[in-house]
Amino acid sequence: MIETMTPPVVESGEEPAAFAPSTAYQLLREDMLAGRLVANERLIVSALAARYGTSTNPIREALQQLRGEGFVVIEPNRGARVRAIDETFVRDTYEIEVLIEPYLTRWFVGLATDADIARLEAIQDEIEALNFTDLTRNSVLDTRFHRVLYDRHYNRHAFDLWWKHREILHVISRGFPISLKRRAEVLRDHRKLIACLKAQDADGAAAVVAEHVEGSGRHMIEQMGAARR
Amino acid sequence: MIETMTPPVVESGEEPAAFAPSTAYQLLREDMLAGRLVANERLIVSALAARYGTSTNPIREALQQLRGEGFVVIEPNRGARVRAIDETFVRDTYEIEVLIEPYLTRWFVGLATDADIARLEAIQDEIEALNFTDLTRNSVLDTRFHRVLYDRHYNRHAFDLWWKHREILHVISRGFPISLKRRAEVLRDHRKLIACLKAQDADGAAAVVAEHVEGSGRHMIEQMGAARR
DNA sequence: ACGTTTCAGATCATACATTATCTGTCAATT
DNA sequence: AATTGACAGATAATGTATGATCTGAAACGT
Repeated sequence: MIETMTPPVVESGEEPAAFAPSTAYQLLREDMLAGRLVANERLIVSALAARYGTSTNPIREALQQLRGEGFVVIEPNRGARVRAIDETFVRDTYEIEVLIEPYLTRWFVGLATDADIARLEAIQDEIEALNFTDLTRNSVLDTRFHRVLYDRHYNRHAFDLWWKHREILHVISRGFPISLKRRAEVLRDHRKLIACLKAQDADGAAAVVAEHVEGSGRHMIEQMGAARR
Repeated sequence: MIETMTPPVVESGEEPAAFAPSTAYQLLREDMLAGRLVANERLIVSALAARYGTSTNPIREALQQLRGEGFVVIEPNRGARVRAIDETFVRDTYEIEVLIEPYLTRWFVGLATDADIARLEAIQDEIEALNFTDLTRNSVLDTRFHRVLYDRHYNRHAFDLWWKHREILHVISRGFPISLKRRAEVLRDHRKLIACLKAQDADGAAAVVAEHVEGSGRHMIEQMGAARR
C-alpha cells in the first residue's frame, strides 16, 4: 500500500505497454497475476531461483514483500504458497470495496470536467459496442473507466488499496463467465453513474457505485459457488 | 493485511503479555512501533544485523516484508527508511478508518450480548475514573474498548486493516498531548455508542463511530500542525 | 497404530563480487 | 574568495555461492 507496491504505471491513456518486469518481485507478481502461478501452489525458493535465473536471496526477499502485501502466505518452516482465494476472501474484499469506491467517487464528482465526462462516455460507448465479445478487452476498458474516476484522488492510500484489490479480484474473475444479467447491470450502472456526474449528484454517484461494486461481488460469489459443483 | 501481519495476539482480556519477539521481523516492528526507530531513520542492514545479533539475511527479508506492509520505504540502491508519517498520511489513513470502523461497528450491533455491553461499560468506567492521568493506560483501555466491538467481526481482512492503521497511528499519537476538548469528546462518544448499542440502533452506532474517528483524526492533525511551529 | 528413518526444503550464517551512491578533496573557473 | 566540477575512496545495497542446521512430512518397518 501507499507507495510500496508498483504503482499503476499507466498515465492516462494506454495499457501497461508490455513493461518488461526485471526484478524477482515483479516477475513473481506478474506470474501470480497472470495465473501462471496458481492459488495454493507451493512456491519453492530453489525452483523459483532457477526459473528466474537468480540466486535464492532475491526470491526470498520478493516472497517476503509479497507476503507483506498479502499475495503470499508463508508458514514458518513450511514455505510459501500463493494465497488461496476463497469465497470468504472475495466477500470480505468486496465489502471493503463497497466502502472505498463510493468514497473515491464522491471526490471525483466535484472534480470532473466536461472532458472527463466525454472520456467516460467514449469508453462506455466502446464497452457497449464491444458487447462482451472480447472479455480481455472488456476488462481493460472497465479498468480504464474506473481509473478515470479514481486516478486523481488525493488519497493515494485509498487509491492503492483499491488498485491492489482490483488486481487480486481480477485474477479470480478471469476464471468465470459473466452472466447476461450481470452484463446488463454493468452497462446500466455505468450509464447511471455518468448521469449522476453530469448532474453533480455526489450522493447519487456514490450510491450507484456502491450498488455496482456490491453487484459485482455478488455475481462473482455466485459464479464461484456455481463452479464449485 | 489479511493474516500476513502478526495478528493481534490478545484473546479477549489482557494486553500483549510482554510477548518476547524473536524474529528479526518482530524485533524491527517492535522497535518502530515503540519509537526506538524514528520516522525517516535510515535502516542499515549491517547495523541492524549487529543490533539484533543475526546475519544480514533475515534483516533484508524483514525489511522487505515491512515494506510490503507499508512500514518501511525502500529506494532502489539507497536503502530502507522508516516511513515518514506526515499530516497527509494521517489524514488519508483516518479517512479510510472513517469508512471501516462504522462498518465494523454495524455488525457488532446485531451481535452484542448483555455481557458485551457490561464489559464496554466496565472499560468505560475505568477510562473515566482514570481521567487521562495515565496516558499509556488510557491507550490500553481505549484499544480494549474498540476491540470488544471489532474482535469478532467476520471480515478479518477489514479487521486487520483497522488494526494496522491503529498501530501506525498510535505511534504518532504518542508524541502529542490530548486536548481537554478532545478528552470530553472521547468520553461522550463512547457513552453515546453504548447507548446506541443498548437501543440496537445500528445507524446511530455507525454515525457515532464515524464522528468519533473523524474527531480523532481532526484532533491529531491539529496537534501535528501546532507542533510544527 | 507407533516410533524411526529419510529426505526435501526452509532458515540462517558467512563470505565475496559487483554496483550505485555519497563524501571529501582539490584544482579550474568565475 | 566563492562556486563549480572532476575524481578517488568509503559506504552500503544488491546479488551470488556455499555450507550448516533444523523442521515437517512422508515412507518405512515394527
